[in-house]
Amino acid sequence: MNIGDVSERTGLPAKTIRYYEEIGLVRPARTANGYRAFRETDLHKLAFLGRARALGFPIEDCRTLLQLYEDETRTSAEVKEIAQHHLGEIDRKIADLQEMRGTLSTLVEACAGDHRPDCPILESLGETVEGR
Amino acid sequence: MNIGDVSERTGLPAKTIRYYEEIGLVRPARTANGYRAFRETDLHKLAFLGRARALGFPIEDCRTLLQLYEDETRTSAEVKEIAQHHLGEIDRKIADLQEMRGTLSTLVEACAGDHRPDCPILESLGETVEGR
DNA sequence: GCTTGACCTTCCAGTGACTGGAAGCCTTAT
DNA sequence: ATAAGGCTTCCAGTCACTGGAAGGTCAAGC
Repeated sequence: MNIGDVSERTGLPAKTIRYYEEIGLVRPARTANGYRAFRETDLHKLAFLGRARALGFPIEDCRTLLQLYEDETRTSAEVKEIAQHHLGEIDRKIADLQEMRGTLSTLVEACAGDHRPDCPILESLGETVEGR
Repeated sequence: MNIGDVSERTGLPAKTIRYYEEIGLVRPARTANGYRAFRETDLHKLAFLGRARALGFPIEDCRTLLQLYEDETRTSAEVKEIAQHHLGEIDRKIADLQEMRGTLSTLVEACAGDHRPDCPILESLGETVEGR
């Protein structure tokens, strides 16, 4: 199977698949003309990677997860730990964004959004801290 | 004022301040020995940038916001539009993360996390789509 | 047999917003 | 005189791709 078919079937851009090969996540065979020749196992791996990435796992986590997936002597504890750590990161990011959202939405609501220059958003950003 | 003092007073790393100069967000004077000489206005700008960045505005938005801040003929509508757009981005990111969080936390809860290899997380990632 | 178009290949550069580190100059205190 | 600490520039690396150029390959149609 050529890269175009794999791209279509996995939903990953061809560029991304080449990149994954470059960093050693997949090792497709090559045909005589130099084209990558993907087998079903490669396709399966790439689909796995696509789903792991869609859950936001960093590439190195994906690499580890893939190794664990293929390792029959793994323990689910190893997998769970990675996932829990990642869940923590997600929670941290959500909290950060919600904090930003809170501040920003208050400011946006307070801003008239008209032709005048007065703007609580800029006032807040330009605020001089009181006291020396 | 030298970069170290500015760093301390704005909370921005010196590296970041130099980077902001490089991309033209601030233009500190220089003393005879080549050191950056920051004035109060520079400090004020950098503090503004620090707060805008803390709200997650991309650098180019920060640049525009700073220009508007210094432009007496601005309208609050211009500012509000940038802020609203950014708020939309934040909401999108939160939604993405919450979606990931939902899937992932379900999987984590379903995973025993013990010494056995059976793992719903890996099973889900490796899932083969049914049908040909 | 030739052309056309759709594939495929590699390689290089750019993204965003820094961050780390090396090599070297300047200042201040001892 | 020297040592510590601060400052300078410049280059490379981060993360996970993405865009684009230049060129090879293949299948279909004439």
